[in-house]
Amino acid sequence: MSDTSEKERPEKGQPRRRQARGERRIAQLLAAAAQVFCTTGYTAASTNAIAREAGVSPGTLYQFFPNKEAIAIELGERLVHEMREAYGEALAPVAPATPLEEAVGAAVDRFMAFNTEHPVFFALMHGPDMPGGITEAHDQLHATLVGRIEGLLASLMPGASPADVTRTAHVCLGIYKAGLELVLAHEGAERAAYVQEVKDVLVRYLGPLVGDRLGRT
Amino acid sequence: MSDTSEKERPEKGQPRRRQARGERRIAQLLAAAAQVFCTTGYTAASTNAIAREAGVSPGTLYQFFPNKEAIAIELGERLVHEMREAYGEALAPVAPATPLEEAVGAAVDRFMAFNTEHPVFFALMHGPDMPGGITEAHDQLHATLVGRIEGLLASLMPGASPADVTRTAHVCLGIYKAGLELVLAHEGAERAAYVQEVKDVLVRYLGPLVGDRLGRT
DNA sequence: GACAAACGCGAGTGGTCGCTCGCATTCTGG
DNA sequence: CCAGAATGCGAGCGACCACTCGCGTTTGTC
Repeated sequence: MSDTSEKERPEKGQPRRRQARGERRIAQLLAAAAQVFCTTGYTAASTNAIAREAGVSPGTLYQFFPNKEAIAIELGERLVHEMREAYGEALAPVAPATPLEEAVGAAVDRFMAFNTEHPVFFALMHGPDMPGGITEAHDQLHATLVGRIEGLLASLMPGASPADVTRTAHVCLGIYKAGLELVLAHEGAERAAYVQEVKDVLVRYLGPLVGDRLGRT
Repeated sequence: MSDTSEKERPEKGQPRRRQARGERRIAQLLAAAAQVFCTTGYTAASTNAIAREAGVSPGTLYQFFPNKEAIAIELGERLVHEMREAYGEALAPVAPATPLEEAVGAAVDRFMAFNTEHPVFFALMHGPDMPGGITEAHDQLHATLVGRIEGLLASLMPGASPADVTRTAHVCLGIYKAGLELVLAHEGAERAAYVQEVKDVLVRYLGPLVGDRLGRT
């Protein structure tokens, strides 16, 4: 019943005990993969290129990842884990008296900060060339985000049908993703201006829907 | 000096006289390529798969196209040609007294009709996995569209700086592309509802910018 | 009908890529 | 210090893919 004491995974056939060196190599390889995925996309990225970027041999790469897809999966999982922390704070606490502009502005700022800090995320989610496993994970995350937005909108749009709320949530996310693409394509002041545009689009889109509740006076 | 009489292209080394059969095969191959590109994307699409879809041999395909990229290029050029006709009418004539809602609604309807009729277009423009030549053509078209929208906005936003107009045009196009993705992902009534949402987003976004000029009373 | 050119085929070629294998090196527990 | 495991290597294997080549068939022209 009780294991020895160290980290063990009785569920998997091979627990694959790692040394500290191994964990370092994994982080190194994931960073290299992020770099390569960002510049060339997933399909065009070769495992040999990732290994070269990390400064190791192809064989070493396959010591830690069973195949190319697993690299992207693991990278995605770590990003989602990081994101859940940032987004839990970004979307969950919708104070009842918060003006719409503030709520949208804060959420957009948090999302934009995360995405500009981890451009791989956009590359992985946006590519239409992902194999099954990644698309699956992406859809799951997408559904989670839409659910969160639905939760916020439901309290703002009391008279709307569930289908309307869902549709509105999808539109909001679509607007954000389109804005993100524009934001990532610019730098400095221009980038900040585009961030403001995204906020404006969302506020003006949602303003009439939420009625007088949280809209502008 | 004088050529025989038939159609000849002195500019190119090989005029490559075509028979009617050849033109038919080209159309057939482009249709097959559109189908395959739509389902698998450009990079994942194999030339052998395109030839199989068209019911011909790989050798026959290469009788009419020098390489895989040329297929996408030619397909893109024909689509752009078709689009220019539809879009010339969709964007050019901005009647001075047209309400904003009508102008946006008409433009969105035309664009959506074209894109739902030719889903390949979205697949080719949206993929981040295209080789140089296609990206180049895409950027050119993108710039053309932005220029058109800028022209429309310039007359609606007299007080705005050129940079503001350009940014607004990019945002409009981004909104449209995001909406297109949502529209293509749904069918029937849901699709129509999303089309309406796109119009609403654009009208509410542009409304405050154009002032009292063409906005709602 | 005869000649040439366009068309059509499909096995084959060179190259790339994901991934493996055998072996050397480094770490860890006893 | 010494088995044994984890780590590291890089040449190489099999598969796939864009593309070619030689040869047979159809079509247009005189």
